[in-house]
Amino acid sequence: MQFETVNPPKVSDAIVSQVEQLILEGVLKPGERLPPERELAQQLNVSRPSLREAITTLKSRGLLQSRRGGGNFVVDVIAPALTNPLIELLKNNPKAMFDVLELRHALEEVAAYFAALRATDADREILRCRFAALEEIQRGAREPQHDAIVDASFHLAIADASHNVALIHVMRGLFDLLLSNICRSLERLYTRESSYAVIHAQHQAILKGVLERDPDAARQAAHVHLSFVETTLRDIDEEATRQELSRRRLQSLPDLEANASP
Amino acid sequence: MQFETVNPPKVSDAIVSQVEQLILEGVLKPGERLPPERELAQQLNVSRPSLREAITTLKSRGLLQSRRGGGNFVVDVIAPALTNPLIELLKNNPKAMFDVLELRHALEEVAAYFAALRATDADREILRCRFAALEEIQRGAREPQHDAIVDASFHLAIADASHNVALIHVMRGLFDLLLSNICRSLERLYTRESSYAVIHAQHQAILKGVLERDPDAARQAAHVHLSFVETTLRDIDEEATRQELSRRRLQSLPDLEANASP
DNA sequence: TTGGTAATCTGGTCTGACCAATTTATAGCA
DNA sequence: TGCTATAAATTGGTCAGACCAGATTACCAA
Repeated sequence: MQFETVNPPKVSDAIVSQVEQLILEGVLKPGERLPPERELAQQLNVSRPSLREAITTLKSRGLLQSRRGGGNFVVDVIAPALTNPLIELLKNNPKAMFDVLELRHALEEVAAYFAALRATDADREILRCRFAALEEIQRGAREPQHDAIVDASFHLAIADASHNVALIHVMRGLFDLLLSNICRSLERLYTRESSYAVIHAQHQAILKGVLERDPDAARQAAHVHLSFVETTLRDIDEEATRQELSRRRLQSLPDLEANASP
Repeated sequence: MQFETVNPPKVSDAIVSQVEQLILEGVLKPGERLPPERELAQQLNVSRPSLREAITTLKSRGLLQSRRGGGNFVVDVIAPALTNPLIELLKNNPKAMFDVLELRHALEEVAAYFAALRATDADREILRCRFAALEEIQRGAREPQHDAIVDASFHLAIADASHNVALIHVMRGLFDLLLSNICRSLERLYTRESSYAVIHAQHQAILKGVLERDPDAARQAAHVHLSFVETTLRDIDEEATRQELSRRRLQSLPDLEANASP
């Protein structure tokens, strides 16, 4: 009896899917206003709090939008809502981004180390491929989205070559996180043309360490690589923060002037 | 027709980002239960409906999970890699045990390093507590199940003290794995009485490094600790394997006789 | 017609209450 | 003594009713 605490069927969930259905069927058209909450609650035969809970969920899914005193509206364009909430969360937290970098630091060092020790010939072939793809990128136009995947693939290949099941799984689990992390890193690093060549050289150093079966060199190369990325990003971040601050200072001036002159 | 629909600042939005922050900072840890709604609402100085609205949003973002009559829980989002079947797989695979050890090696070194750098006084107090619990164990009877929890708790506390969200989440996601890992390690290590004192001294060295804010010492101590555990376990493993082999040779089954090496 | 104001509508928030599921404590049983 | 079964406390889910502050609408006066 207690094994399956299956369905604590929640009222609001039912409402959510009901309204979703209405939107999908076109009964509720984009931009259209929903009936007032009190009225709609009565129509659906639920209490207003339950309806509001459903509306809250729909709002956070990007399907509805509320205007205080105005009403609830079906949103005009249905945004691609399939983003990892965690990634969204991390995007607004630069501190968390550096946390992920630190974690990568630890994981990739050890991955490089063991990859150098254990990589098979097949692993080495894959690594060369991925590295070639990286070189390809350097020549072509920069598209952070695509470049990030190539970059992440290279690092994942190293993890694979380490032949450590636990490490591989954790790295792959972090892949999404890694992707957005690298993507943003690249976007920022691109603002400094010089750094790209440096990074490429660092990638090459890691590859060299692995291919030559020199674990300590590989680990050291990984260490150098992520240290460079981290410090560079911190620089850029600080710089951006300073610029943001000065911009805010400027914006606040007109405000004061407006108050002074009638 | 306003381009800028201004900000009617909503109470629940503030709560949402506040709770997000708490999760990111590791104050609210994965799997942890939130305070009861009535209590939390009072702490945040808002009404329960507002808090509930915030919770609804967080739930639909996949950050929280509710159990009716149980409580609201922080969901384990960042470490999605270590899901169900994988754990079972790893538990029964001796080779994988060493893989996990290697991973711990990397994670705990960096955790110790940053813990030494960033631990607050509160963190240090917790660490002392956990270490005291470890000493308690040494005196009492050995119960691998319980001892493993205390041991794991000590290592997790170090991760917490590192104040690296990504690291904390991954370590906690690894907790189950860590538990069975440590549990089996302890069982085996106990077969060699002498090693326990050594391990305890190593734990103490890690603690010392963190408390004295010496990151390199802390990392080095973590390195020594896990290296010792690994080599010792490999010794024991080899020994056991040899014994196992000789036993099999003696009681070999008819089917396998053909395969058995002379 | 036009401008402004008041009535009203609507979402946002709050208080307080009850229900149902869970967890925990307790007492009773073997 | 140890374990199970029942009771009590805890906690999320739901509801009712009320008030507030923006937004809308209707209406009236110039």
